[in-house]
Amino acid sequence: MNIYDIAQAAGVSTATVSRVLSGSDKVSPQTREKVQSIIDKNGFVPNAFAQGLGLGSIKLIGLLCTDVSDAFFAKAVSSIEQQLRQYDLAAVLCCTGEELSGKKQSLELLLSKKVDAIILIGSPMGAGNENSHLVEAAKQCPLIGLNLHLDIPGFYGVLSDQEQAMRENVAHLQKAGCNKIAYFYDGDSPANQAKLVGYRKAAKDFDERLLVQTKKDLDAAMEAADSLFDDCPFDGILASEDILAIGAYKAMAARGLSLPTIGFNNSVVARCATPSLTSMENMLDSLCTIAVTQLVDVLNGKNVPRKISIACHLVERETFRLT
Amino acid sequence: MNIYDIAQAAGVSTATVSRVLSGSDKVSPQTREKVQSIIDKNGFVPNAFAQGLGLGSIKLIGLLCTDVSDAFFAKAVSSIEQQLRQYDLAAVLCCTGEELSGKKQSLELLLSKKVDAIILIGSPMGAGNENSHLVEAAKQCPLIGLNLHLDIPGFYGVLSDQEQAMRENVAHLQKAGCNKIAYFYDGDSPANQAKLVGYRKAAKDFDERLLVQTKKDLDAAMEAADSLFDDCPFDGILASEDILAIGAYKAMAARGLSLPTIGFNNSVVARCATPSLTSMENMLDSLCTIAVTQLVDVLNGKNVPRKISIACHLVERETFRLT
DNA sequence: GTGAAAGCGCTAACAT
DNA sequence: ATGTTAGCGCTTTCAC
Repeated sequence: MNIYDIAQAAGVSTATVSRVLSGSDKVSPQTREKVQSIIDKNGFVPNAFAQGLGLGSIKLIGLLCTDVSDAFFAKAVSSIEQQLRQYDLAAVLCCTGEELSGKKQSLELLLSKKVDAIILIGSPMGAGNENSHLVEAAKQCPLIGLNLHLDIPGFYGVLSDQEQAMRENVAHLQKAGCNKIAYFYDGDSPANQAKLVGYRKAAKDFDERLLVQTKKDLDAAMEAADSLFDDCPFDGILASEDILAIGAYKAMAARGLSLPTIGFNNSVVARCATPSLTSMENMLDSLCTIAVTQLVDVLNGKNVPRKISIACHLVERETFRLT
Repeated sequence: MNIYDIAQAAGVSTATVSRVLSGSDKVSPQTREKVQSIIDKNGFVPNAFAQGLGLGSIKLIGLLCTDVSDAFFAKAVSSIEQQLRQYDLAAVLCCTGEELSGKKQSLELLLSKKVDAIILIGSPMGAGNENSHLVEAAKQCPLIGLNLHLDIPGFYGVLSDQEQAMRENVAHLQKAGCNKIAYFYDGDSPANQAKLVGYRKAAKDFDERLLVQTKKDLDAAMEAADSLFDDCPFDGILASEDILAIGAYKAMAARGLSLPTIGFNNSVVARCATPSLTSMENMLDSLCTIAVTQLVDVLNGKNVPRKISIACHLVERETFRLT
């Protein structure tokens, strides 16, 4: 069943069928109705490949993230996919892993499928110095960074202001009397670097041992907190990720301590933890909405800002109260 | 840059370039090398649309789930996507929501993109009686159900045996002396129905009030547990989902009670909870691996079983120990 | 082993 | 308002 069959059955040319399909107004109502009825009756759906071949677009957007099983990225993917649908765009998802080779391979895959644009979800997608593959990709289609910005032509970043957020976290804990605030983080992605800068700027004088890097894993965080405390006791807990904060808190709770603790991302686990975790809301939903809007605007050739930054805010729960 | 350019630069015909591209053995080593070098030098990637037009396939697999921001589905998507990559297949993801209209729309979208097959992730994708859209879809491409099976031609199901798993949960709690086991569940998807059947079969005589349906949400579970306990006190907790078990446990903990509790799915939150939650492992990874294997076999025209079922097993943590 | 050419299904410029 | 037709880029028979 193709456009020729429909044309023949309706006694018109393929051009007319194509016009009906695309909703062109240069078709008489009678003709339109007749053609449409035949299309409907046969359940005809135009072949996307053929359309793509001619138009150079198949209305597919690539989504790249290191790992969708991570709650933060999963929420982002979910939100973005929903937004895209409103513009009649579908999402091709690739989970790249942390390795550069995986990232390159996924990028190739998306490019070979001729996606109309690619959204890089999460700062880890831009980690490392070797970004030449992104420079090349950006020449072929627009790149949108979610919580990531790179200074590359064709790259558009939408981020939450994590440096500022972490400065606030430190200030909050300090106001509560903490002056030895442990900070647990899980990697050196651009976002984590920004958070670290925030900590450093706000904490001013502090023992470097208070900064500890660990795997993004509950047990790892518990162990890290435990050994840190032996080495260099602390009186407050911050983290780049909720799960690290929970781990550290748990380790201290096991020692009978209940330290002021603030997580980051305000993910589901923050509410599940006992006591529930105060956490910095990263405004993921807004980020996603704006990212898709940007994308659509770029695709439509509008002139859009290269970088958009939005503010986070604290969600108070049991592990720390402002007042 | 297309196949003609390459052919011209290499002084051969497009047919030869095509053969090199597809790794045909009917090309002399010298010619192959020459063509390949030009392909590499120019970073030429064949146009997927044109390939698709001719071959009728663009090596795209549709992934359908109600919501990737759900941890269970997110893990599944992540795992499947990774598996698919090994077969050089890409994943188009659509989150449908719970509504039938959303499911139909997403299905249409995938079909219009000419995906080679569709994986329905999670039992909710088959909820409800109206499955005519799936019957139609199955005529166009193979449908694989993950934790879902429907008796439709062209449908292949891969599931964990949740009825049996829930029977075991009940038996465990009974052995620990519980005889009024509350069961919290969050909907009537086929999977939840199977679990409920498992509970009923194993619990035999029990107060119907012990079965309570609630939203898949921590607070909702807490409230549900609280009011149930007032109405009909219980001495053990089971649930269709970890988060419900955690909510119920929390509510009881607030009353100073520490009831034997077993969750379901063995998700991240089970470990984050305090005390950590004993939970039934749903074998998601195996499910995904097998599903993709099935898919590839079907695509290759092999004769595969219509339904595969695998056993779950308990992961013991603090809220309940077997011995 | 290699080339010529038809064909995959659709769109859009051009003609009527 | 409608029809004709030339591509879009690749694969694949069929000759040689």
